[in-house]
Amino acid sequence: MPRKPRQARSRATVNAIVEAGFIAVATHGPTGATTRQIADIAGISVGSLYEYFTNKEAIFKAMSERFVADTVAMIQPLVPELVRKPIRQTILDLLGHFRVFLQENNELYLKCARHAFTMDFEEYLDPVHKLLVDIVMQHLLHNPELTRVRNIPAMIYIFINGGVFAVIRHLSEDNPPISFEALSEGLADMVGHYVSQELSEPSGKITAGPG
Amino acid sequence: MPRKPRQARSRATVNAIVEAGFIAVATHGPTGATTRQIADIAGISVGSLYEYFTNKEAIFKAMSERFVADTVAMIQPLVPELVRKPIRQTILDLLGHFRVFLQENNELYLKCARHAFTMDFEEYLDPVHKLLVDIVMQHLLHNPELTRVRNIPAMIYIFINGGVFAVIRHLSEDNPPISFEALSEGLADMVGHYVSQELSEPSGKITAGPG
DNA sequence: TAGGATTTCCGAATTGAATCCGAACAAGCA
DNA sequence: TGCTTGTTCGGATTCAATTCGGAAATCCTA
Repeated sequence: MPRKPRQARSRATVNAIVEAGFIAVATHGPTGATTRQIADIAGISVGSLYEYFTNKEAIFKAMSERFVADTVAMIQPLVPELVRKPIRQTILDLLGHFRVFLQENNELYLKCARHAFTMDFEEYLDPVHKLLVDIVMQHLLHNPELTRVRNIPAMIYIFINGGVFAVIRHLSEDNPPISFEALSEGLADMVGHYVSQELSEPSGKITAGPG
Repeated sequence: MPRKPRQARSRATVNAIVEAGFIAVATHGPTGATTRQIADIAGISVGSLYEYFTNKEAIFKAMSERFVADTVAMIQPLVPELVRKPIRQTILDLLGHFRVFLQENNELYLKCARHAFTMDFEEYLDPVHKLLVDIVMQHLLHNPELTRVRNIPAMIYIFINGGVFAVIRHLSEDNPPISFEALSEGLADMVGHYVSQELSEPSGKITAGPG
């Protein structure tokens, strides 16, 4: 049974384990990363590792939470500025910052995010989802006419689950078939055009009914 | 060193191993699936498994190739019909068929696709990419005015890497925040609106230049 | 269709990583 | 300082991955 750290010393240990986890996974992938490696990098023994984590997966879980928290913390301060810009620019900025974030520390996070599914990152994406919803909501406040755009929740869903992973995959590719700029402008235009088109359509448009 | 099967018997064995792989991964995930399980499900012994596959990862690789080949084989016959329809409908149809495909056999493929990154499915997506490009090209032949749409390669990239994974994730969720219909219509509208908007813009539009 | 060559299959043995556990060490406190 | 609780350690155990030396099936040819 894993224990809760009480003293500063053990809290530092837990922290070191999570950070060592990122390094080990970035270097050897989630399968290749061994608990011994993680312990070595963290400068502790394997035994200590199991004091705080049930198993290797629990370390991955902590890493996921850390990653998501760091992502949110990275974006949060940008929000006030972002919500004032036109949609297209907001998205370009978001993607640009996300790229830098992923590539920091010799691509530490990027190399881990690549294996996101393995480590169930997705199950912890909720805070990111909430943040995006928040940004959209504030956008709506600044631009009330956008309220006419249909299907905003679906757009957010697609953007998070599709856009973000498209970016992660793109940055992980050795020879991507398109440039990062083409990708991010594609995403920005896709959303931007969607909104423009929605706004240019008669507001009472009815889509296929049930049945 | 893995051997090439020569007789029908061993070809059946290899096939059984790959299919057992899908079942094992669908049931226990790529980490939880053991070679013994796979061998048991395939009705052979562990030893035989290593006659044809260097290691567990090689089995995953074969599974990825099979999955991609099956996906292409599923879509291919639909192409002639798809390329005649309006874009929005083409996408809705594609996604609908893809959904059925993933959910067949008690969601066998869906449960595996969820772990796509772990098993490096992405590295084998090329045939799917080519197929989509083909569909788009044929669309262009039927609707020459679409040639004015910019950034088509980026759209395809986003659609494959974003759209497809958004769908896979959505179908894997217990309580998705939006319905599948909302998701697929969102994707269809996103592409459809993008195209409409592009066509409604003056053709010589210049985006930011280099530097 | 017997006998040897080739291919396929088998499962106990080996290897190495994940995890456990009881002893040793450090910190907090009286 | 003596006692209690928190923390660390690393050898021992367990279990999955992979190997290997034949046994069994199939093929081929006389």
